[in-house]
Amino acid sequence: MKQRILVVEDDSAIRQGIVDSLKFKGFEVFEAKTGLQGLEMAISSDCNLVLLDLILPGKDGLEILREVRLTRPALPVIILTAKGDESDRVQGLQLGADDYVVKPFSVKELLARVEAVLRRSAERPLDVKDFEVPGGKADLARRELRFEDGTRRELSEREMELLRYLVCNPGRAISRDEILARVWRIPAGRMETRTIDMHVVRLREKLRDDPDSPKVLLTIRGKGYMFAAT
Amino acid sequence: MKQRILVVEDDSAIRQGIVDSLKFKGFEVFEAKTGLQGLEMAISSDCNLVLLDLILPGKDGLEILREVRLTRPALPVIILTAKGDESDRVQGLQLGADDYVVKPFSVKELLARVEAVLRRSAERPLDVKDFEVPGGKADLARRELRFEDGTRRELSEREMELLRYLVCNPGRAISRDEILARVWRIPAGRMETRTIDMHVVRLREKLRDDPDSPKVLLTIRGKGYMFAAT
DNA sequence: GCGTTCTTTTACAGTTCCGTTACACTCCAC
DNA sequence: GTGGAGTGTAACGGAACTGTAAAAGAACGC
Repeated sequence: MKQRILVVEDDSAIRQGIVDSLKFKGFEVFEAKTGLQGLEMAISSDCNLVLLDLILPGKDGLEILREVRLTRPALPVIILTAKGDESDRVQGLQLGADDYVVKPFSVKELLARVEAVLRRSAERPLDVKDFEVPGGKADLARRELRFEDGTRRELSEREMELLRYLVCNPGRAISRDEILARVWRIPAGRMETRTIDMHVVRLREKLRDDPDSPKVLLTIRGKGYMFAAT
Repeated sequence: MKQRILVVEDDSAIRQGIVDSLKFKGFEVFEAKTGLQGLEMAISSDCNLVLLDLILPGKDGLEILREVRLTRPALPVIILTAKGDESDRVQGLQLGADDYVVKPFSVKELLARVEAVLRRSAERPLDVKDFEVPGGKADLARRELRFEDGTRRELSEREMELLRYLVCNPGRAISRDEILARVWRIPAGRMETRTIDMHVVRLREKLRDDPDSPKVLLTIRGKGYMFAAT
């Protein structure tokens, strides 16, 4: 099966060069010219790797990276930087970039790094950080909640993703539209059904959150759901 | 879904240039020639972003910005300034402008800033500050009042907006017409019903304000309502 | 295939919001 | 005190929103 790579780069000459060489190597390639576009494609297309220019019009590449990590924490990312930007590079790696390539780079070097990162990521299916929930913590790898009293509850994939997204945005009401876009990854979707609500019901139950007056996953009427900060 | 942008600029040549390039980029565009008109449109139209010239006939751009913030605290605003006006720029940012562009500017630069600001505001739909009320404070995100004794009372969206508007104008009697225009956002509305009064009743109750001799939300007979200055 | 588990849809009940109406009451000028 | 304008508030009802059971559909492993 073809690996899918997303290239986010505003300079069309450079982008074209990268795209061509990747296609020549047998990858399926998506292109984005802006940070905004790149972010959306990284979330909605199921690419396996992102090549991300840090200097982009509109939105900074590091910001893109940060946001992509919210929805796809394990998506491999290689950042492209100009020679000088050492601090950006460091920041990028801290944000979970898997590697970086300094411009100008040779096609050969780029391809080598791409393949190296893909190989590595294949062996490491998930290195996502676990996170805390009130009274316990969430274990991403096992997909379960572990409470301090030792009890455990399994979560389904979707439940885990929804919970993680809410927990990563504490204190902010998340609209159903945003949840659809970022967790379900269906971009413009109209909300007709109660799918999200059902997942919240189940999450509350597993989190032992009283549905009649929830303390963890709050309902903000007319706005959406919110993970209660602290 | 199209983003809606309001352009407030008196110079028709400049305004037309901006409007055209925004439309070309697929935005829906509203225009205002004067500050007053701009203020009304910013409040009553549901635009997502305002481009605001600071030098306007009639009413100063900074004044407009201040008033817009009362009703729509999170509405993204980019201010347009002439080269020299550094102090205006600083003041604008202090008033909560999201970015500024110095005239003369290139279309490309303007568009880049517009997209950056829209993007930022989409992910951070609310960074509005909570505010104090006697005996406690108002938590915007949770939409509740938290009193110093630890008790909480939930507010509806409208109640919160009304309270915020009154609190932001302490010591000034606000007429029902102004409340309708700025909180209900219905421009011309005649007052036929007791809707506003009912909301005040409910607010007083939640604020624990004695309706027989209110200390927090005062009735100014013949004028309107007033939040008692500290 | 077949059962199991997860996810989505449907349907409906319950809740909340909020504008309206009706009426009592207050204030004030006369 | 009288009358009228202004205000307080109980009560109602429609609309919008949310919670949840149950059924239907998908995905997966065996």
